[in-house]
Amino acid sequence: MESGPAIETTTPSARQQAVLDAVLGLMVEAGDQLTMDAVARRASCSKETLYKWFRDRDGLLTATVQWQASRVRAGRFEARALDVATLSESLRDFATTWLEVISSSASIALNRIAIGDAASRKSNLGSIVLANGRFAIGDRLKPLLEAGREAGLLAFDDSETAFRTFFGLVGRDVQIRLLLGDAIDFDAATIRRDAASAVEQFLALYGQPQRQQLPLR
Amino acid sequence: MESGPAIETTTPSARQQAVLDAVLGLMVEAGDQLTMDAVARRASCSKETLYKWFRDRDGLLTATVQWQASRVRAGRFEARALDVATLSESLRDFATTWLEVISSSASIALNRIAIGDAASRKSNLGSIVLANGRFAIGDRLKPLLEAGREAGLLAFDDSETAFRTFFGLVGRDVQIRLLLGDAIDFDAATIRRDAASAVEQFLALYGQPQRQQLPLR
DNA sequence: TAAGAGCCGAACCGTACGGTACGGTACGGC
DNA sequence: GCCGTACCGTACCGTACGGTTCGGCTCTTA
Repeated sequence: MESGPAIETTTPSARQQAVLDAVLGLMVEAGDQLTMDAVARRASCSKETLYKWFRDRDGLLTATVQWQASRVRAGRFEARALDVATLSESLRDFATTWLEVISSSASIALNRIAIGDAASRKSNLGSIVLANGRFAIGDRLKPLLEAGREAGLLAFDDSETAFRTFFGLVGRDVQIRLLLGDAIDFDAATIRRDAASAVEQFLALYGQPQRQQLPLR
Repeated sequence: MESGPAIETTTPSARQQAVLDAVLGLMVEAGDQLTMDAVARRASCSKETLYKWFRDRDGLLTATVQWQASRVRAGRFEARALDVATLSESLRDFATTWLEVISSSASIALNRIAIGDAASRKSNLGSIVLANGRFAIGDRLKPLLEAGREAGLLAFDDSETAFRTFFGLVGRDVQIRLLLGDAIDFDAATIRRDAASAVEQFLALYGQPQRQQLPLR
């Protein structure tokens, strides 16, 4: 279960995407009763079609996870002239996006399903979610961190460790609380504020003092 | 869903405790097939007894969660003379204990059940787990943080915020990865090392410089 | 317009599981 | 010795759900 590239598969047809969206909608609204009957009813298709297209329930869930993952891909980092302002700006973007993702009802529902699935070792939704979530963002963020180190803005030995610290500072207790059903009000303003302070803390830990630059804040 | 004191209930009889331990064992070994039949078989009791004692499946799960929580209570903080050494020592203890808990197979199984349960709004295992996990440790740690501030060792406005940072630095991506089935090898040495570096980072962020004390590290 | 593919809707099957009922046994009080 | 209580083991019931089958509709292609 190493990082690895996000799993790539044949993109589903438009009709199939509609079905997968129905699954997502159902997950969000009623995470339990996610039955094949309910999916068929909601997507206005027959169960036969579901089984033909996705083999079985597991295949449907897997396809749904990958479908959702495929649309979360956002804001890959572009290497460019890096100063401390653009670096922390980029970090803030990452943190904001990440918090928005993990607090979205789709992500919560998906992670719940995958975690429930990880209990029974039948399928591997868990690893798919991990690959497209935690590890995908790690793969996207680490180049930025290393560019920051290259530019003398950051100091760390291991980018993986640095990333995990960043992950912790940003996520804190949010994900576990949401997964367990705690109703945090997590509006856009809060997210932006939390992201900014996480980045500030991260830079306090890993930032390299800029000598010729002017004083503290 | 506020912090609140850990829920207290009548302690189960010895025989009932044996049943609850059977549930825990079953959760750990085969988190899925946690059926009433399996519990009865494993505990060598009849289903009728299970239903008499615990009302229904939810009651059994709830009792199990509380039973497990009741034995995790450990190392409450004792107010005493506080210098930077004893403070960071205590923080390391907290962090170590916490990492041990969340990486234990019992905790993983329990959280998986509670998360799966939080999806269907039928029961409130999620809030019970939260109250006895994340919030219980918060309630135990905050007095220590405030004592540290009192002693001039720490600087923060809101102990809740400070705690959440601590929580993130310690936990990082560990819990979500374990819940999703990632097989991290998380032995005692790793835990101790991770706990120590988390505390070091926390003190770097919230520690108050000690004037009369001698130099950097 | 005939043949066929693709799909919908509904009926159906087998099984697993939550919950109940009941017969049988051990034990403590009278 | 007899009764009540508590419990075990097992059979049983109802239902929910994954998966299959089938009749019929629509649309394409020739």
